[in-house]
Amino acid sequence: MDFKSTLHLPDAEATIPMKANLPSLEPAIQETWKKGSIYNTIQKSRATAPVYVYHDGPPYTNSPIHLGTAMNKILKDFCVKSRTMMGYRVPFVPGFDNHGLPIEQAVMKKFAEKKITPTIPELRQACREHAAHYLGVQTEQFKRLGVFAMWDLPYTTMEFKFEAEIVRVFKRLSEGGYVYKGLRPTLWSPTSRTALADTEIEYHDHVSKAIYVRFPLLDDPNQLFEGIPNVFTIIWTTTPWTIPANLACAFHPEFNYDLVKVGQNHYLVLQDLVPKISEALGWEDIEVVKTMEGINFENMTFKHPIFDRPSIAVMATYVTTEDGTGVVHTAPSHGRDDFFTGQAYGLPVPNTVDEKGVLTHEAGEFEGTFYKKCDEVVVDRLSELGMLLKAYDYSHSYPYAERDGQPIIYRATEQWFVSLEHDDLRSRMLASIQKVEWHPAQGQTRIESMIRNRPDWCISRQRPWGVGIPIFYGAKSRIPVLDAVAIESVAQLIEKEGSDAWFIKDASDILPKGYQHPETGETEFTKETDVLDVWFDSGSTSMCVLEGNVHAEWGETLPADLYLEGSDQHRGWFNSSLILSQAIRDQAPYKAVVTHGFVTDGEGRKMSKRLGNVIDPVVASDQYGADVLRYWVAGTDYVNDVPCSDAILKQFGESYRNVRNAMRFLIGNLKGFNPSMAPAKLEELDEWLVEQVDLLVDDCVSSYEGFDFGAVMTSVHNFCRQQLSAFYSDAIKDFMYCDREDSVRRRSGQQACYYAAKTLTQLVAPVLAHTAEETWTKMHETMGLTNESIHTSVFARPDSSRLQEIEGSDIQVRFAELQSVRQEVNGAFELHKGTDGIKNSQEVVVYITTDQDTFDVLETFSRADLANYLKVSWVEYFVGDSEVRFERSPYYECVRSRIRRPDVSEIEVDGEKVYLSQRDREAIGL
RNA sequence: GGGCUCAUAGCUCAGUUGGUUAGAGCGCACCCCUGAUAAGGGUGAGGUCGCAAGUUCGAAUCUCGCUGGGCCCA
Repeated sequence: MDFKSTLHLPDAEATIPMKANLPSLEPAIQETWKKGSIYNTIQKSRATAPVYVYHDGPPYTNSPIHLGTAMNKILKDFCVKSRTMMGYRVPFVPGFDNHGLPIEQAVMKKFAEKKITPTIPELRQACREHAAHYLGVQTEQFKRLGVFAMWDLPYTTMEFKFEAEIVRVFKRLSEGGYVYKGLRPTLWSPTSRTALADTEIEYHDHVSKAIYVRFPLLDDPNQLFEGIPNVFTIIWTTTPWTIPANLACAFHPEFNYDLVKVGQNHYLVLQDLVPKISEALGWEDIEVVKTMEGINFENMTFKHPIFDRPSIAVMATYVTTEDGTGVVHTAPSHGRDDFFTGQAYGLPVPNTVDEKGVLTHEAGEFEGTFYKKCDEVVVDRLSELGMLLKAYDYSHSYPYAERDGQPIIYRATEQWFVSLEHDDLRSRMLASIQKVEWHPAQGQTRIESMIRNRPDWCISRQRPWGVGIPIFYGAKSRIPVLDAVAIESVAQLIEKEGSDAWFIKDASDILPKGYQHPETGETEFTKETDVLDVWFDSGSTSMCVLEGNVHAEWGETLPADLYLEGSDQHRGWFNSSLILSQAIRDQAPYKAVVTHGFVTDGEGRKMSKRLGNVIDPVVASDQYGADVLRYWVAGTDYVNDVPCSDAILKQFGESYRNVRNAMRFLIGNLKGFNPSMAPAKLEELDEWLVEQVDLLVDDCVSSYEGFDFGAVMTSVHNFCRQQLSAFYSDAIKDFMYCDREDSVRRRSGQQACYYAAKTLTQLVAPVLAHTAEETWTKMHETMGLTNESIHTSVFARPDSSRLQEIEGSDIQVRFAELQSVRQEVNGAFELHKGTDGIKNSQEVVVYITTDQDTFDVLETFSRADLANYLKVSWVEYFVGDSEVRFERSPYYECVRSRIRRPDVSEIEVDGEKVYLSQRDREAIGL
């Protein structure tokens, strides 16, 4: 007789295939999601559920996504999917950031290759097309990763209605009185008379006129140098033409400064630099009169070396001990450091150089001189006044404009700012930060110090690709109009025709008929030509998207429950979003912020083309599967640097297979089962598993709540390996295969397998989105049922009374003890193996001598079950000094079930003598 | 140079308030199974917890310094 055919072996057809073949499986699953419009289906399934709003930070659409972008979006997807499975409705509107310099530069490069100089509208059109192209590319890439979102209606910052809403955010901001115009140093090309971006600069060797200049002490409020005559400090600079704009001398607060006596004069310079200065200035007999830390000089003033005005002592940490004198010439109009230091001390920003590089009337006697020429003039004048200590040619690297190869300068230009002091905005933000939940907690320290120390926000850019700043100027007065009516007229124009229209149309075509300047009554206007900083665009998204002003589908849902971005966004998006939301709505736009680190290679080094260590997320998905990539994201601690390499992905591929096969086995046992059947009274082994599963659910759902996806996957993986593969799945084989198909024992086992399979699939679904869908579908198919997407289902989290019931339940305690006995038996058998030709534990009877407690526990199991659990032929146990030993089993092996037990005996079947156990005879009706 | 931060087996991670021989999984080695089979099981090797000093009866855990990464700024 063919006994094997009477067994109920797992049916490969009834379960998922062992080999996932994710690269081809995933696109197929994604196709079914697309057909069933998964996003909408999920939203509908949660129509009445509480809402959890996750607001997407927009990636920049100038290239395909890289691994970091992928990780970011996958993490967001984990949040969205897991929160959805907790029963929330989690609307997710994906965003794209479209304006700004990188796209403009990419486009300009293409024009340059064709030797075309585009008009502004042509350039903007090309930028729009470029952004639209990558918007499409990125969308497809995100879909390939299995990310669910409202892909049919994303927010894009260049969409007309969105641009209009950005203008309205500006309107609300200016209505609140936060917007002002001021001067600020900008990288400037005097030859092409334009502002330049950092990326348009290249450095070349350059010979400058370097000078040492002395500044006489003017006021010494703390009388540090009382009674000492002829006190000066000395600065060193390579830009003599900026001396007319000097307003301060910067000292390092923590460094030591010496007051050195040279002849009749006393000079205050950095102690460490005294030797260098002495050499440069030819000092011989010097005497250190006094030494003190820079901090002491705060409030001291010196006299400007040319003009009759003070130059105040200020503190700055960028003062170095390398060059110069340790005292830094500070001209707020001509350097960023200088400007910020000046802001901190409330210094003005004199407009000493015009757009052609010629000094203005604010430069006094130097008015009308070109800046380069001015070097000489200033040197001569200083020399004449006896303030010049030395002048010489100095070769160093100096910024040049990429476009015309000419040297550039910093000059003060008019810019638009958002004031952080108006209405106590800064302190209101600091208060809001306290109320936000920051994951990890350090994020709070980081943003706090940035908000506390950042200067006013300069929101204007002298660029073509952006949303024009909606400001009109009186044609004659040049006085700007910060009037809601005027700005709204711009918003309405842009809503209809896009922000291009702002650049094309005349002011008179935009403003309402007969509009008068609120301050001057003028009726003729010109327009601002600057655009908004792109951080203004993205900083506006909380309002543009979550107030639902652009598309009602996006809903009124401020503040968002969650923002999740890389830690660089403390300075970027978290910052700009907070400023605008606090100023306009007087609240932070987010309740919780999760930040993640950056992807590195396997060695912890940044990925770069140069190092050849770049992993492309789409290539990796097509090679290993998006689920493996997603497993990697979950399995790595995203708070710190996130290492990735082929070896690492392979490793997660292994873990993936472990989980997959564990689930595969469970489902393979479900044939003939249906969850609507009357529930069987579970056998204790099955009850044990169900309780273990419930503990796992609780553990994993709390981990999901805490954004700890690594803990979820570690728990699930360990569960699959230890509880399932190593124990439960092995233990049920005997009766699942050999008992009668419709036996109570099998039914109990199936019920447990179903529960475990269903639950595991759900737990894993936010991470292994495709595999879970595959498993879910297959499982229902095997049971002859139809199903909704797993992503509409809800975690079955046990309540606290159920958890209490499980903790310390009789079954859990007994099985825990069993596990430790199992470990001892396994260890002992490993040593016994080989003696007497024994290879396999099924060949032996184990004799366990143990203490009374363990004995009592063992006694609660049947011998047959114990033998099954311990993978041996039979078990004998005694009380006494701990010992485990083995003897060859005296029992016959059942030809059908391969067990060797006392009840196996000879029987004649079809004229053939075979050994069969009692159970097996019953199972096949003998 | 400044702010924030990280460093535990080859790899990915756990290690509660400082307290017995530092844990898990993957990988690796050897063995078993061949009725989960391009699967499954068992056992084992592998760490001076980045380095150095200090506090303490006792430190992977606390302090300081150093080295090397990462983000932001300069």
